[in-house]
Amino acid sequence: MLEPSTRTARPTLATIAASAGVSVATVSKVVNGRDDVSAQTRATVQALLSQHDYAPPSARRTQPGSPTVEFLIDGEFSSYGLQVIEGVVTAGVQHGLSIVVGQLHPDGAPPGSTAPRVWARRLATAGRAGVIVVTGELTAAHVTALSRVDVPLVVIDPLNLPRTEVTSVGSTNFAGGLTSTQHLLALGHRRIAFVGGPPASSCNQARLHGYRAAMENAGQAVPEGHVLNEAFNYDAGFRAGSQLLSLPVPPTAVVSGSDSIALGLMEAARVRGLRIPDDVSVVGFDDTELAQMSTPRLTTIRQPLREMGAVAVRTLVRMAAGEVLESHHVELATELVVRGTTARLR
Amino acid sequence: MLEPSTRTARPTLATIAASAGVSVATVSKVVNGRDDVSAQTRATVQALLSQHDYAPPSARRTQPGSPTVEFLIDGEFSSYGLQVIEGVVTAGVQHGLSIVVGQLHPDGAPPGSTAPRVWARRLATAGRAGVIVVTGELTAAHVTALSRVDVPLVVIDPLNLPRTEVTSVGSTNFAGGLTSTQHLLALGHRRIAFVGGPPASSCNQARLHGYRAAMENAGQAVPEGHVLNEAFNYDAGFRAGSQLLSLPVPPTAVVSGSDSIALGLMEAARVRGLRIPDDVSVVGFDDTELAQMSTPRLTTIRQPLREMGAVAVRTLVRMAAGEVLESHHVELATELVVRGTTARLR
DNA sequence: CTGAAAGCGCTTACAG
DNA sequence: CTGAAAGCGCTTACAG
Repeated sequence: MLEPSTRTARPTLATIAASAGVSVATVSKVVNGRDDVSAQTRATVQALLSQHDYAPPSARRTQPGSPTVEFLIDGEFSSYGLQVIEGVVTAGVQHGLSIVVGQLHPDGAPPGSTAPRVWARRLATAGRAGVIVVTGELTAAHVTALSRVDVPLVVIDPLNLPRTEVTSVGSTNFAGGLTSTQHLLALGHRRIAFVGGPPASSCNQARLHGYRAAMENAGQAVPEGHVLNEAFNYDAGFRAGSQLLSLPVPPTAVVSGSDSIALGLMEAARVRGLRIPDDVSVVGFDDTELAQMSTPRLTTIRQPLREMGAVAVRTLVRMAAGEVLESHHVELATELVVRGTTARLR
Repeated sequence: MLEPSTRTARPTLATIAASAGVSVATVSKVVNGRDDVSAQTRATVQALLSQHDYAPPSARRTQPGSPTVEFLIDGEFSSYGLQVIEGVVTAGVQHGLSIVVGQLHPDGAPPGSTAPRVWARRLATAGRAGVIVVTGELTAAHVTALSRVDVPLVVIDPLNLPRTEVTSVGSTNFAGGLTSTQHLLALGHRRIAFVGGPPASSCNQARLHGYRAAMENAGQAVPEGHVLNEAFNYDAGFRAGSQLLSLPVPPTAVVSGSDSIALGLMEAARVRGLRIPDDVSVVGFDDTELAQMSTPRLTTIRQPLREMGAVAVRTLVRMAAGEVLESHHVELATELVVRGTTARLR
């Protein structure tokens, strides 16, 4: 209280409106992420809001406990998501963040509550310091709605990359597809099939093209019907396996887009009386818990899932601090882990 | 405070003023603790304020967004924890709760920060509406510290049950051990081994005694060295399997305390050239994702993990609402799921 | 898209 | 003590 003159009063909407030369109503709209504001005006106002460090009354009471990041999974929880959560939670603790886990498209959600604007509003009023989405389908509307309420977003291995620029973390999928195929080629295999996930998924496409590149480099044509893409799960792997192994001349080895697919393939081989790796070699992708516990243990491409989660958290922290990122997309290295499901061609 | 779903509109000063028969200004004064109000009027208004559960705008966002429950896992995340999380998150959404995921004994935690009192204090100041602990080692000190700060606790399948009375959710472990053993007996097996988790774990003990009861009912003595208890994981299963299968007269079937143990057993059998289920039958416990994706698929005892998570959430909500529970422990039913790892004795 | 205007929940100086 | 009235910060339906 010695220098009351230096104590600048908390900025109000009116303060911002005056310096922006717009009405209070317009500033209010920007603060609330409504969309009836021109991009131009929005930008000006948003700049002034952060410059004056404006906080809406609801946010003024500094929230008790640590700031919170929302971690959203799409659909069923899987071993993949589990490892990412583990990385996110561990890194979160180190940064003093609490991690709230939620679902991107929850089952029993009331209709309308998943509309991008409502969704973004909910996250903003819940005071989330940031959002991490894993393997989700995110529309451009989601992304813009979130940026309007000024909540930073990092996406891990999105199923679709919305056209809007999004910060994302992935792994070297192309290199992974390449390496696993080269491993099989080095073991003498020539008839190598590829069973991947959703054809539209960008990480799946990169894996497929890695496979294609390896085959091409080896001067090896991809046989008819040896590339199947459906979904990243066990059942899809089982179906693909059944189909491939019924071919007149079946493949001797298969590159899979995920560990679950690989396990489905293995079961399809087993029910046909084929042995792994003696009759068919299989390589997975991910190196989840599943790969380390299968019989035999799965040769696979390790994605550093925990590290990807940790990088997502660190990136979010930097974004929230207003840092400029060097790149809006980062890929961590994949690595071949040789276990018991691949063998030399007999 | 766990009931954001309450339909009645949030009370305003006007609401209170109307029922008190005074002006809004007077109510405002009472709320703000000004002293120009008669004791009489103050008392009336104060009663109505608390009756209507009035919260001033500044306090409204004290807990930004929905109330939050902390979900704590002990040690590594596993498929088991994954399914429980899924149940907790789904039920949480339905009750308007956010679920924060954390670790009970985080790796890089500063020394002292895990001391029960510090731990409980942290949860209380973070404004957690409740805590759920899964398969953790919880001391009586943890439990009392938490109850002192008035944060309700529900425990799922604790590794140790602290002597203090704790609210817990489990499944019918004894029945599970009994049923899986009876299944093997019905298939003609007599030399049946049991491989469980930590000997001190109460759920493991119940499973073991279920096995013992089934053997006894069948008039079947448990052969020497056929009961091993170490840990609920793959490596322990692998070691136990190696040991059992090296016995002069090895068992023809094994009851396991978890799916991971069963998978370790299967790998131990495979490296010895034994086939499952032809040479050895194996039953798991849990029915996690692992069981559905193994080769062959695992016969196991299903624990309703999602439902257990949901019940934990509902119990917490009831405790927070001050309800008196019928019982401080609830067990949900287990169920035998027959798949491909058990076969008639040859 | 923009903002004037009405309105909401709250606070406070002040007349009675 | 009490409350009418002015005013503050914010939101929103609506006219332009």
